[in-house]
Amino acid sequence: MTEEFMIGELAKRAGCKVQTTRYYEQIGVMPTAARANNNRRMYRNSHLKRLMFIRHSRALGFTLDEIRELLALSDQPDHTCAEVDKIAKNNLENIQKKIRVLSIMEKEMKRMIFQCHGEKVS
Amino acid sequence: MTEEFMIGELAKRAGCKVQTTRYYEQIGVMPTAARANNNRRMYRNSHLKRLMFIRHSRALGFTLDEIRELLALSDQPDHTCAEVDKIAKNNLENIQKKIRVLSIMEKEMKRMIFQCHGEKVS
DNA sequence: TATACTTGCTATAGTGACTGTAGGAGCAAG
DNA sequence: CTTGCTCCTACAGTCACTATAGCAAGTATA
Repeated sequence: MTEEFMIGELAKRAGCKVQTTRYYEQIGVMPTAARANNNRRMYRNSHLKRLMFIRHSRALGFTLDEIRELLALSDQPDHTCAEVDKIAKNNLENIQKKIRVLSIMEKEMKRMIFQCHGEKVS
Repeated sequence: MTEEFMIGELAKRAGCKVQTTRYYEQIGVMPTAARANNNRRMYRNSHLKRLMFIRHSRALGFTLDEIRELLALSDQPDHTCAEVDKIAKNNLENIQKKIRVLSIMEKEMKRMIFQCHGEKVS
């Protein structure tokens, strides 16, 4: 019972636009979808997972090229360990830097909220 | 001794392109810079701080409109507390969501690096 | 001092990642 | 059988840059 669904449902579940999904297929970060008899694209859960990963990554400021690389890590097990290690370490650093900056912003927002309850804005 | 410098130096210190800086002035997220006699834009440290904040925020996936809002929080102390509170709380949630997703990616990268030393890729 | 190099200026075109619209087909409900 | 919804392709528009052209001003070298 591998559930199948159309592009509208896929986009809705991933929280993005139908056109965005088609665009991702066009540029190759999403696979070319299998078509039903009526020429409509059909998807399963694996596609949804991939699309959600792409959307999350985009929201975090990764470019589609960076995402392509991240996806390649899990897509092609025919990478050498050295390659995977290098890419993953690179990405790990990138990710940790983002977390550090966000943590600073988090603190700043908390300060603003706290200060505002104390009746000063500044 | 408020140090002044030109756009090239500003962009270099902020780690972005000269054109990007001019673009930010054009759309109003950076102030219209004071000009020297030779018509060249002059900047000081406050500009650098602002530009770096914009660049960091962009790298974390905030849109320029979101950044405009974040900057407004510190720019205009003539906000009501309720406004500041609402915007800050909204942003805090947004930021914390980003941190959560990045933490998951961080774990995944660490897993890959670890696994790779154990000689399997998958 | 003349020449070349670098950096600045404006204006405009091109790119990456979408987003919207036009024009048409398929299907389900009334 | 028509109204409404979702799908299709193709293409134009938007946001956030990024590159290029063409020119002026400042700096370094012959």
